[in-house]
Amino acid sequence: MNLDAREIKALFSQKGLKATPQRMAVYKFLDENHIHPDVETVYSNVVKDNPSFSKTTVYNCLQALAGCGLLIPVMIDNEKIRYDADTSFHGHFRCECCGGIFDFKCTDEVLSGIDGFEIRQKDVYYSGICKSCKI
Amino acid sequence: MNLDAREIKALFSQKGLKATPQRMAVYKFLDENHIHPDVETVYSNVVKDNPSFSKTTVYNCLQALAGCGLLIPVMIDNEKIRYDADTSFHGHFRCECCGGIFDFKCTDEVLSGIDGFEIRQKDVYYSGICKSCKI
DNA sequence: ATTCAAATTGTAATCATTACAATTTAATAA
DNA sequence: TTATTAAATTGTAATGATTACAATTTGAAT
Repeated sequence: MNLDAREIKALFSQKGLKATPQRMAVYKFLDENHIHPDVETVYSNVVKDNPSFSKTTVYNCLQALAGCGLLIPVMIDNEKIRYDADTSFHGHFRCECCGGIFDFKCTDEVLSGIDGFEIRQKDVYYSGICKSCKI
Repeated sequence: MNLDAREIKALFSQKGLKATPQRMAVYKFLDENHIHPDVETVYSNVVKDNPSFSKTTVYNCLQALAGCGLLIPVMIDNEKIRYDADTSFHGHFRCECCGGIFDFKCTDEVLSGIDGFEIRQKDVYYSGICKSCKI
């Protein structure tokens, strides 16, 4: 969290990712802002420091970073895709009222049904009304 | 499960839903086929018995039925939306290889982070490789 | 410095979903 | 049974997030 450029480069190198300025900027933004941003939000932030940034590149970068496990795609309630640099296992709660995404700690346990399956990704999504909106 | 027309009408009446033939057909198909179909699949099946069926109506029906809790929307891996008439709590596993959706039994427990939130819907999505595709 | 596979860019295309307005219909009451 | 009306259905058009693609640029290894 809040990695500097050298650390990010090392991370990319580990994953076999070419360290382009665009990828660095995208990852840096996600790493420093755990706000589960959508593509538009990522784009509008990174383009500020690099006006030639293309939105297609944001899509490409996010896909490359998610593909190697550096980002987790978050898709709740058929909404636009969002990304999270916190790759540890946790749940995501979406407030139907304000649209905010909240992290929560949870456990999960498979009881039956997928014995012999290879689990690569687990996502726990809750939705409802957040504390602030309930008032 | 496998409800007849009278039972489905009663169910709709309970929920305050007008019992149109289109809604009946959509619900009947989902109730009798726990295959997590997408909109296209639902449409192509119900249109067989009612050629005037519009795809917009399928969208409307599915949304109405999900809105009152008779169906659960299933959205994994940024795929097309699917629906499930089994509204009891269970997990959904998507195979990245064959695209199949598999139900599994699971528990889930919130440890912290959303105290005071009103939880209306819980979704547990796993993905990976199913048993058949691993061979 | 050279080379080349890979990444970036901009534009165009895709396609699931939604919006909308005209028509039809289910459910209620007379 | 019929009349009434709010709601549902239908078809077409629009939306908008995401992807495809081809030309250009570039990071990293030699």
